[in-house]
Amino acid sequence: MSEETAPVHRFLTYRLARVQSKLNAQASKLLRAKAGLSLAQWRILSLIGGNPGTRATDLTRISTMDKGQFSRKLKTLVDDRLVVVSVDPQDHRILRLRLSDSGQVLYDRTLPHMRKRQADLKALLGPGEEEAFLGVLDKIEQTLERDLSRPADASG
Amino acid sequence: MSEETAPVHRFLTYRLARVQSKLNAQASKLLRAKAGLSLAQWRILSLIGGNPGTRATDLTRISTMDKGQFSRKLKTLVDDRLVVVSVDPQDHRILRLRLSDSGQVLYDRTLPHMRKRQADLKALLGPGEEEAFLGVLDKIEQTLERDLSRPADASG
DNA sequence: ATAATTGGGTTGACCCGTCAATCTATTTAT
DNA sequence: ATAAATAGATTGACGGGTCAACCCAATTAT
Repeated sequence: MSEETAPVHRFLTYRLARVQSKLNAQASKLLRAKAGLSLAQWRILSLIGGNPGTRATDLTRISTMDKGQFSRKLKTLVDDRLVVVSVDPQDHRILRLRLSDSGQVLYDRTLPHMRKRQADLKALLGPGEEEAFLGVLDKIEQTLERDLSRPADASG
Repeated sequence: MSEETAPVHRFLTYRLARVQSKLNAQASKLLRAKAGLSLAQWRILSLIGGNPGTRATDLTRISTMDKGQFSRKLKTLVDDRLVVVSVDPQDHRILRLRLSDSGQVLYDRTLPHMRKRQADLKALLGPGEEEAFLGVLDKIEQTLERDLSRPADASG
């Protein structure tokens, strides 16, 4: 296995993907242990916890989470009695979302763990390193944002 | 939507996930347009292209790709006659993998596009920025590496 | 008033990623 | 020689993410 065997191997995107998947794994593990929730479930729970009474669409917008996935995972939370859904009396299309009592308890109990996890992550990085890192992410993201709305051509 | 609405929202991991998914989307789009391949298919094709005759296990090790996914996606490449599989005469468990002629053509034609994509990405970043970025990724990854083999407890 | 359009949500389909169970071929220990 | 352990690979199951089609309620245009 020489150095240049697989070109894909050293690619920046590839590295990103790996780190990301490990971060996911860590969060998933933590969430399952502490709250019995999946990552997506937690994300929705925390969105509702932080924005009680907000409608589904707005939450998906805030989180840039997919409508579909949101709908499906929300259902599991409702089935588990962690979230209460009510139809907006004015506009019957709109779902108003709130945590149930047990949902609130779970949220309050879990949030500190997740905050700590983030803090630990930040603590890893030296001063300025986080800024630089986020800056690069921003730069990439903005470029992609433009790029993705254009035809798939990166060739010369 | 105040500042502190959804705590999850500003988390570093979250930002990473978003960038990563956009990078994936871009690569997928490019690959579908240029080669009619999915991302995983391309990864395997390029692994084989760069390491002809190598057995499957080694390629999964190199790429840290999952055995399972590798096996499944490999099958699609074989079905499409892009990859040729032969059983090692010495050890009948081992699969020797090579590109077919058409696979080689596709590989040779697609690789430059993917390299250019990487180059474009790198070009985005200022001097040193890439190093710093990868450095942070490394730091995070190594920490996670240790963490993931330990019990799920981030609490104090 | 009615048709067309838009907005909110749901469902289906597909891809990626990980883990666990299984099957078979080989190797090792007895 | 045979049993147990191990290695290569396949398959199943689940979670996550994205896209597209669809359904229903509300709005807008005619």
